[in-house]
Order: sequence, then C-alpha cells, then structure tokens
Amino acid sequence: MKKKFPDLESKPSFSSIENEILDFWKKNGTFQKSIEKNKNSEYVFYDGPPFANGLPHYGHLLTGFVKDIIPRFQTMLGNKVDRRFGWDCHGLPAEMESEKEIGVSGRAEIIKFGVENFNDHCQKSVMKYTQEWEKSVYRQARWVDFENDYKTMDISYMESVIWAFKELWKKGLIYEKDRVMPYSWKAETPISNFETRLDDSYRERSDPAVTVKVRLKNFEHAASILIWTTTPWTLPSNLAIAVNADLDYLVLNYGKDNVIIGEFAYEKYSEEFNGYTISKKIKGLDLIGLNYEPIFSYFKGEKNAFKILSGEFVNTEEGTGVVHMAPGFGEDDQILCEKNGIRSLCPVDLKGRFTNEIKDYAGQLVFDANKNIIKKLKDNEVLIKHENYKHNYPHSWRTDEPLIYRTLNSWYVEVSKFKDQMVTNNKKINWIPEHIKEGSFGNWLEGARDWSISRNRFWGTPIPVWKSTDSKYPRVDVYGSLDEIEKDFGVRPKNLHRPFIDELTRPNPDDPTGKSKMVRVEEVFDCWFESGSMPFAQVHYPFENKEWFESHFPADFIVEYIAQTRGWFYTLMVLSTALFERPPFLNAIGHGVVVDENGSKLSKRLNNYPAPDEVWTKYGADALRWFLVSSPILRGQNLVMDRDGSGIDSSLRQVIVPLWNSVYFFTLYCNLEDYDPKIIDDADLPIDKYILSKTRRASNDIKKSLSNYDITGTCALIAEFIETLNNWYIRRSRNRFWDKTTNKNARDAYDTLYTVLNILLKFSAPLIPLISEKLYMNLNKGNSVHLEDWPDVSNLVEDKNLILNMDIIRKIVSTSLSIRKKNKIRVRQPLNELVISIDNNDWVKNYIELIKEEVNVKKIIIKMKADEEGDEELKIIPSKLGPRIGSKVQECIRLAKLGEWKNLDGKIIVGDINLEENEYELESKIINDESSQIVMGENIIVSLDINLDEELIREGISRDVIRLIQNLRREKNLDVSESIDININADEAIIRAIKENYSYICTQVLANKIEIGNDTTGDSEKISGYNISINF
RNA sequence: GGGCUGGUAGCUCAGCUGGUUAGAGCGCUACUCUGAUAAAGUAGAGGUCGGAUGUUCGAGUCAUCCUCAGCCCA
Repeated sequence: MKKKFPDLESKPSFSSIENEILDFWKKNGTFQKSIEKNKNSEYVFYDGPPFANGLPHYGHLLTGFVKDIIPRFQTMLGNKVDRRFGWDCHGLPAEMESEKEIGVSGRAEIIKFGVENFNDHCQKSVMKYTQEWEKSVYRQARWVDFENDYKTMDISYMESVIWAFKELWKKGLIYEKDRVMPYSWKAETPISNFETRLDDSYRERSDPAVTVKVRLKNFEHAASILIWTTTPWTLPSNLAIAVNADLDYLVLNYGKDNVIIGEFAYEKYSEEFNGYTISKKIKGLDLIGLNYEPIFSYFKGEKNAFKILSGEFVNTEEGTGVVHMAPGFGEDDQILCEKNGIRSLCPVDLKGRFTNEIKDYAGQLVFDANKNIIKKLKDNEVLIKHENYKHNYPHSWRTDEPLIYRTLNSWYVEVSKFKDQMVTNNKKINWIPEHIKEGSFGNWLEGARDWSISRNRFWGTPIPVWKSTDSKYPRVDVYGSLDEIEKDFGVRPKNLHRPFIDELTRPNPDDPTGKSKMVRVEEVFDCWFESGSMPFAQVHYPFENKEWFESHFPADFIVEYIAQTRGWFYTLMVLSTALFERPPFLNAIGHGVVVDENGSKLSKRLNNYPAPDEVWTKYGADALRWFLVSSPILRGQNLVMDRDGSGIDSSLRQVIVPLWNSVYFFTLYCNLEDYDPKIIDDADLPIDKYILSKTRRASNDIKKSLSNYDITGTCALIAEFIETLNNWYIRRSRNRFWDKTTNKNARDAYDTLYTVLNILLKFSAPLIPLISEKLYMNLNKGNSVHLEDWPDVSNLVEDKNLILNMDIIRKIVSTSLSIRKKNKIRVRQPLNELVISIDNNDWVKNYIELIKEEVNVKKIIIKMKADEEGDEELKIIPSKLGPRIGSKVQECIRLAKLGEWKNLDGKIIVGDINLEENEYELESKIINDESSQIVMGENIIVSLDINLDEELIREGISRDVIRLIQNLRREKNLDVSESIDININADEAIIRAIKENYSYICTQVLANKIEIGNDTTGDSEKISGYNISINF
C-alpha cells in the first residue's frame, strides 16, 4: 500500500537532510523560481560586497542569515527580491596579500616588479577564496545569485565609479590638498579617517613618553617650560608650543631654576621636583606669545616659529598642560600653526624614515629613531622624565604596524559641505536597533569630516584626473566615462587599471609651446569609495540600466555589522546624498559581533570557536541560523559563542527537534490510518479551536514582527508556538490519533493538526528554511514551501476568549498536579474527583474530559465560587484607585492587606473610602488545606479528593502494569501498530488488579490476550512493592 | 573631556506610555510523567533590579549625579 506521506525518520540526521534539500533546490532551480513567481511588486535588497580574499567566518554567516531571512519573507509576501552577490576586489587588503605572495614589500619594490605584473597578480589572487565563499554561502542555505554577480574590478563597475567622481567634481565637491592624515608607512599610503576607526585598528601599544624642558626667552618669571609627548621623533620638527589660556600653571623654583608646568600635573612630577617650591601661579594667557629656543636646530630661523600659542584642545587629561606642536605630524598642530603663519614641515619620507633635513637621523625609521633622540635630549640635559606609556594607538588594519600622522597630498570629497543633508536623509531611515539612528550613526554624520578618497597605490580604480606637467601652463582634466577618454586620447581603454590608464597622455592644449603633457595623477581610489558606489555601479549606471536604477534606489533593506556605520553604511550615505540627494536605503540592521566566552573576538589564532564544518555536520545550518538570529546580537549586542557550540545544540533541542517531531508524529499515525487529511477553518472541540486560533494569531504576529525587522522577536514567537503545539495540543490530543478515523473525533484531530502544521511550516520557512522545506515537502507531495505565499489565515477561526480560557484550564491543571505533589500521590494513580470552584463557569464543562485525563481523576465537579465558604481577600488595583484618591491609596492598600474593610451589600468600603467597581478585586484567601489550593492569579479554588480505596489502588497498579509493558514494547522496538500476546507471572495483588482491568489493559498495550502463568523467563520488576515478570 | 550602548537569578536575556508579591530560557536539586520527542510536568534553591539623591500617593521603569564594562570621538 502506498503511504499517504513518505515516512520520516524518528531520529534524523539533520545534516544529511539539509544536504538533500540543498541538492533538491539546486536541481530544481527553486531559488530562481522563487524570484520569478512574483512579478507585480519588488523589494530591493543590496548585498554589501565582502573582500573576496578573506575566508568567511561567523560574522559573515550571521549577516548572511539575515540577508537570507528578510528576502525569503518578502518573497512570501509576494515581492520579487533580486539578490545579487558582489565582490569587493580592490584595495589595500588585496595588495597586501599579493605583496606577501609575491614576496615584495612597498611601493618601490612593486614598481620594480612592474605595476602590470603586480596588478595581474592582484586580479588573480583576489578571487582565490571565491570557491570557499560560494561553498559556505551554499551550505548555510543562503539564496543569492552568484552567476550574475558583480565585481568592483569590472570595467563597467569602474566606469560608473569614475562617473561618480566626475559628478562630484562638477558639483564642486572634490578638492586636492596637503593635510595631516593617518599614514601607513609600510603600505606607503594614507588611510582614511574612518578606516582607522573600524574595529581592530586601535590596539594597545607602549610608547616612550618624554617630558622635556624648553628654554624660554625673556620671561621674567621662569627660564623654562615643560612639554610632554609620546612621539619623541616629532620633536626635531617642533615649530611651536601650545597652552590653554584658561588653565592654571605653576612656576616652580629651586635655587636658580625656574620651570613652568600645568598645575594639574604638578603632583605627577613630585619626584622630579622634590625640593622645589611653588613661587607663582599664572594663567596660560600670560604665556601666550612668548618665544623659546628651538629644541633641535634643524629648522632654526623658520618663519613665525618657536612661539607659545593658544590651543583650546590642550586639556588636563595627560601630560603637562603644555603641548608641543609639529605641524607636519598632527592635525591640531597643523591647523593651529597654519593660523599663525607657520609652515607644515614633514622631514619624513614615504617609508617613514627621516630625510636628509634631519641629518643626524636620516634614513632611520621614526620609531627606531626615538631612542637616539631621547639620548640626545638627555645629553642636552633637557630630559626631565622618560617613562613607558601604554595607550590605544591606531594600527594599520591590514599590515598591523603602528600608523603615523603626517601631511600628505590627497583628494577629498567635501563631505562637510552637505553633511546637513545627510542628517536629513538619515531621518528617513528605519534603523534596527533604533538607537543607531540618533546615536552612533546620527552623531557620526553630524560630525562628518571631509573624506580622503585617494590612495598612493596600484590596485584600484584610478583617480580619473589628468594634469599638466608644466605648472606654467596649468590644466586639469577630469574624465567620467570611457567615451570622454576616447575622445581626448583617441583610444578606448579596454582596461581601466594601472598601468594601462597611465600610458594615456596627450599634449597640453593650453601650452602654446607644445612641450608639456597631460599626465594622469598617480593615485587610485580608496576602495570604500567603490563599495559606496555599489547601488549604481553594480548595474553600470548611468551608461546602462537607467530605468532599472531609478526604480531600485534606494534599497528597501541592507544589513551589516554595527561598525559599518563608519564604513559601508556611511560611504553609501555620502555618495547617495551627494549624487542623488536621497538616502541610499530605507531599513538597515546593524548587528553585533560574535565573541568567545571571554569576550574576545573569534580568531583562528586563538582557536576559540567551533569549526563551521563541524557545525554543519553536527548540528546543521538551521540550528546555527536559529542560534545566531534568535540571540540579542540582532539588537546590536554581542553574542557569546561557546567553543563547544552548546548554544547551537540547545537550538536544535528546543526548536528544530520539536518541529521535526510534531510532523513525524502526524505522519506516523496518519500513515497507519491511511487517512487523507483536509485543510480546515474551524472545528468542534475546544482544543482544536484553541490551536487553530493560536495558529492564526501566531501567523499574524510573526508577519508583523518580520515586517518590522524584529527577527529576534520573531524567533521567540515561533518557539512559543512550537512549544504550545507539542507540549499542549499534541500531548493532549494523542489518544485521538490512535483512534480509528472512522470516528469524527479522530478525523478532526488529523485535519486540525494537518492544517496547523502546514501554516507553521510556512511561517517558520524563512527562519528554518531547510528543515521546514523537508517537512513541508513531505506533507505536500514535494512542493517547496519557499514557493508558497505567506499563509492566509483570514478564514481561520480566532476565538480570543477560548485562548484566555485555555490558559485558565492549564493553570487549573497545574494547580491540581501541585496538590498531588504535595500529597505525594503519583499521577498514574487515579483519584475520584476534583472540585473546581469558579464563577461564570459555563465554559468550563467543555474542558472536563481534558482536565480528567490530565489530572487523572474520574469525576469533575464544577461549583459556583460564590457558594464557597470562606473569607475573601480585598485586592486594591492601584492603577485605577491611585489617580482618583492620590496619597490615600497607600493607606487603603495597607488596610486591605490587614483585612480591615467592609462589604455592605456589594459596596466595598475601606476606611472612609467607597471603592468603585473597577478599583478592586475580591479573591479567596489562600487555603492551607492539604487538598485545596487557590489558582494563582485567578479567582478559582481547586479541591482534589485525595482519598484512596482498594479499587482505586488496583487501578493504579493496572496503570503501572501498562507502563511496564509499554516500556518493554519500546525496548523490543515493536511497531506501534503490532499486536502482542502477553504472559505475566506476578503476586496475587497485581493479578487481581489485572483481572479487574483486563480489557482496558489489552486495548492500551495492543494485546490479543494476557495469560497469567508460571513463565518466569520475563524481566522481573516491582510495582508498589509487589513482584511481576512480563514476557511477550 | 565628550558621545553611544549596556549593568535585572549561577549563565543568556525579557520587563510597553511609572501601579505595589520582578519574569522567561538554560543550568542545578528532588519527585513525577511519557505507545513522536534530544521532551514534558510539579516543587525547590537562587535577586538590596550597579550605587546615591530626587520627582511621585507609588520607581526596575522618569530626572540628576556617581560607578563599572564595551564601543566611538577629541
């Protein structure tokens, strides 16, 4: 006989089931179909491109899961959701990797190696992990289009990038300038201000901190002043000193020596100035304008230099309150010095080594020169203190070396000019978690600085600017398309990369001598400029797909980890605002970081996380997905991942296995009955109506919470629903499923569960895509759940009272079981009756059978609570009474608790207050009776008859016998439908119990007959102190 | 120095516009239950809701200050 539904394993290997589904999707093009099924409306999702030359880790997996959940959900809502994978190919990470692989280091060596060769290598190397990425994305069950992907190194992509640059140029938002910026001397390139701020860049570092005496000229009160710095190597370039005009400074005196130090710092130098006395207190203002003798002589005579200036940034947090200024190496320094007519000098080359201007240290790496410089200070007797200073210092996020700050020529986007507009655009974005909007992202936008977009490197989209080689005939040409380039140079580039693009030169049209040439500037783009161009560059806008872009911008949704408020979220916003005056996306999730038990980031080196391959085989992708997205990480918090993956295991146990088992249970018995279940809207029994109502409510709630991007909340709803289904509905209805389906009761059970499971599998599909798919296909002749629409539950019964009532019933049952517990009567022991005292009790009769079974009693008696003897307790509802009578409410509550109140014909009076009807509740006093108990939070009392007679005891014994036989059946792995012949040998008491309950036992254990005999070969057991041995 | 986030049970976290006995899951202990379950039920242990002050009839919730942790900015 052909089964209605394919059999399911009772203890499945989720890993192999998942692989089977992945395979099925691949073969059937299910992803493609899911996109094509919706034609009428679209939902726009942008995939943030990852660097292809790093391996995917849990952070990517998490982002990937979210990138999958929302589009799957939106697809079920009837929207077409294209999901195009993107690769971030350019930039420092790729170059660094290539340097390592080739064995070259730095600009000079690369140029020697050949830019063409180098970029060639980058192009190949950058895609080397694409296979691993595809494998990982595939295994995690994330649907994304890899075939129609985009790469930032495609010529079409690059053309759109230069188009964007030219647009900005035309709008006057691009400028070129010497400025101090973070600089990687190893990569020989500046790092953008926000790049240094992505996590991982600040690291603890120990630097020498020196306090140096500077000799003042012509100051009546003191001979010298103390400066403090953690970068001694910048001292040879010192051109000024800054103090805070409002700060107090002390003049310390010892014999002939007079030195000035910030008052706040005095204590720190108690050792050095032991014996000194404070001779005077002055304001910073008194110092401003004083001249001093240069610390080193390299720039002696520099115009306007070696003066004390006023700097508001001088604070009392560290140092001496006197700050040394080297305008070539500090942003504050540069700005202040520029204001005072002092040049920025930068006697350090691109590799971070002193130039010949600093002849004593020429050729030395600045960090290495520190100790020589300190020695020199000591020899000159100006070194007051030399200590090691631990601080957070920015490091290159790729090469790991400490960055330096130095002046450098760079191209900028004038973000400060339109930051207000970005702030306005940000208001149109729905952020999850909400605080990002006004918090980290909003604040960041308000303080936005101009963005350095050029890099002195090789592998990237070239800055499309050509300049005249002769400054006598200046000319700047900016190109925004291949056409424009072709027009001027007569060649259409097939490759926009260096060095080919650099080979395009032409005579300077503005030079009548014809000698000078137009040559491209050297720099390439910051790769963040490229990823920020993704919305239009991925479709080669505006050269192609103009209409497509117009209707697919901004995105409905993007997700990345929270630090991308400084990265991709930000660059998208900058370019989108500048180019299109619109926000780039409307909804954005910024999630937290996965960390280990100690709060450290997961790292290969520390080996502090379970290997993904092991997770796939041991738990499966759905369990991992659930573990990650049900956690607070999507609310911006960090998530702790145990090394042993125990969190993933509990997702499996709490959600995936119960889901599986509910369908397994259904399939098992439905196949036995060979019943053909129907989808229904309503049913007769309250418990059926209850679960159908719950299903309708769950489906609607989940739709709402997913629409609001609350994935964590959605998980809670689904888990709660599965719990109710398994541990209440199915458990309560079990025996109906092993009844014959000739009975309507049984058919209703099957139809109800079938309906519920179908809906459940649909609304769990985005969050548990593989297992839901397997189970759904099992119930629906192999149809994919991901091609279904979101469940329409509008016809489903939703009885709100019934849901409330069922909750009360569950409480009544719990309380009754607790009375059993108190009296140490096991549940298997039947009892005679349970009395439920409850007002408005018409509805309770519908649940009598249910309560009887659950509490194991023979009879339920329902009484009006009002008839009950006993005192009532008055419970004030302060939220109602408080507003009316104010401070007296406290007294009322006190009196009510003491029982000092009156009930006059239904009018409640406490003290001198007459209570209105909605301001109080009357509850029964807690009954301390052994057999009665009040139902918490309800005005209900349950009383259990705890008296046992011989007959009841024998029934209890029969139940124990049944239990023993059932256990044996399971041990023997008997099919649930297989009949047996039983042989029992037992003490007289048990035999009597069996005889009295013979047919009941036989039905329960599917026995044809029970023989009482002398066969003692069976397992020997004890029941209530009597011996029994059973064999079959 | 400033900004953002967080501090609630052993662990991970809920707790909406203030309402008087602060919850859930996991973990632990004991007992119970179990013809799908890797489950489930009952009971128990476990909290001065980071601290202080204030507003209020009433504060985990609001305000101010402090403190600790993480992130970010100067």
